[in-house]
Amino acid sequence: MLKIERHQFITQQLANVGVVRVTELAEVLNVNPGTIRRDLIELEDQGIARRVHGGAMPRGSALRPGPASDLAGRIGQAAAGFIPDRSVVFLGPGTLTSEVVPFLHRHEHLTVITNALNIAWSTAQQKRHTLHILGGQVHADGGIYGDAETLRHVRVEWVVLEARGLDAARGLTHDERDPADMARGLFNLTAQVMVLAAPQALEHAGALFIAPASTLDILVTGREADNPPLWDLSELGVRIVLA
Amino acid sequence: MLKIERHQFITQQLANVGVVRVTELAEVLNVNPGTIRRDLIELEDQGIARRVHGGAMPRGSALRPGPASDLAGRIGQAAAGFIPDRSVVFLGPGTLTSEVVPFLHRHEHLTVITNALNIAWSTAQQKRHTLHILGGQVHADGGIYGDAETLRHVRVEWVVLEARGLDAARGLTHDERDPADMARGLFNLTAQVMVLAAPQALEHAGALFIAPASTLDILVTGREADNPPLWDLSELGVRIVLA
DNA sequence: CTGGTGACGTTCGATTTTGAGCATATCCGT
DNA sequence: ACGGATATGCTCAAAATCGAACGTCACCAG
Repeated sequence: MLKIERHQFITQQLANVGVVRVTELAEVLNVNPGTIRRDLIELEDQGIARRVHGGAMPRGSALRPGPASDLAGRIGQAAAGFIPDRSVVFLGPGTLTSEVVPFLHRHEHLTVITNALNIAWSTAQQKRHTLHILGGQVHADGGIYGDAETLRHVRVEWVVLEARGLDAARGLTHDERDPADMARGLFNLTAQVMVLAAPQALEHAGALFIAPASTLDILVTGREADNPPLWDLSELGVRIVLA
Repeated sequence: MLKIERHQFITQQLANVGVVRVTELAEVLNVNPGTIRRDLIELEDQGIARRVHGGAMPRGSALRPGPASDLAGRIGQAAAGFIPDRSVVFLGPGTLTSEVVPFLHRHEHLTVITNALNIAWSTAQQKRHTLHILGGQVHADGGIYGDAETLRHVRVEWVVLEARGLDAARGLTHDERDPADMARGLFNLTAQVMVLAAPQALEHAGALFIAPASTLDILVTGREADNPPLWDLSELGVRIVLA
């Protein structure tokens, strides 16, 4: 019984039955329960399964198109891979940054700082990491914008932001004032900056300048965005990651 | 039967039927009643269910009158009745203060300020009021505790807090440091103070002093708590509301 | 008001599951 | 065949889950 076969079988069971048990799988597939556990860990890392005590469930079952076409999930997973255990990370607002949180589930002892209400909520649900939240007014998109002073006491190792507009010439830009101000303040922290960008963000330039592209350390985007604008960014020293 | 399966079943029952009973669930799911109780405790922590004697009800069922045993809902509803339209209100952390939120759904143009993550989340879901959140570290109970400075710019008309300990002689008290400090700071704002108290809070005195009982404007508690300690509070000028 | 019935919280122990480490087995390119 | 990498099985301590027992408390009928 090849590992791939087991993975296919388990994936199918998850899709059809909705829940799998370690003991049952071990018996049906005739392998050691430890092997099934290792399988489930891999499937969880692939975003297919969600492990629970005694077995596993499908992840986001019918909510998402599927792992292969789930751009946001892929970007989130890739971004989470750069976050070391026991580090301090800032997560800004955005749909892509929100997708990072589920993949922080196996990290050890992170300290998460955020100014996004939904990210704070989902991180708190995990009950796994230390969580800080910045104060201010909660905007309709869940972003929290308040006193810029609060950033002065913050020391993080990674800043993860979502790009609205990004190109080599005009740098990182945004269309709205509060997020732009907040992002600008974050660049003053001596931290590594990782930017998550949907492909269309690479073809857009916002009205408000945040930082030159050369100050980014890592750019994570989808593999469908492999085109000339990206190569220019790469020449500026930005590490490009195609998820 | 995996725990997650039971939780799904119970959640579904709550959504469809509206009420679940411990004995019935134990029989249907074929597990010990103690197991069901533990499940309901978890679901209550997740904000899905509200435990009542004999079973549980769905959370946030504001419009329904609810059974007489729904102490938390009654207190929350009574408290919401004192909040005027177009006012600025601060909600502190706690299970009772959380119950106020569903009953703010019909108020007009409130500005809600909170240092509780779950309250911020449920208020944001309503997309109805202006919402501010205080920054700081998020504790396990959802309370956010940070720099006391942040309160200096805050001007509210009503402060709604939950009592851990309260009696006429020893005043409002708490057992933990951060919530006590926060509450003390809130009393410095020139606002009306409303305290929500479970009956057992009136028979408990915490180690940390917050404020004398005479500084409270309104005390909301359950009608099952109509006894001498309450009368003493009334003589200090506190308006007693039995929900 | 009062007693009885059932539910509750707590505690304990038994059982199951888990994670980690280690030894063995299998696969694969040379 | 050989050597390295990967996969698998196994053991064991720790953690999670579950059931049962017991004293206390809430609810309800009279």
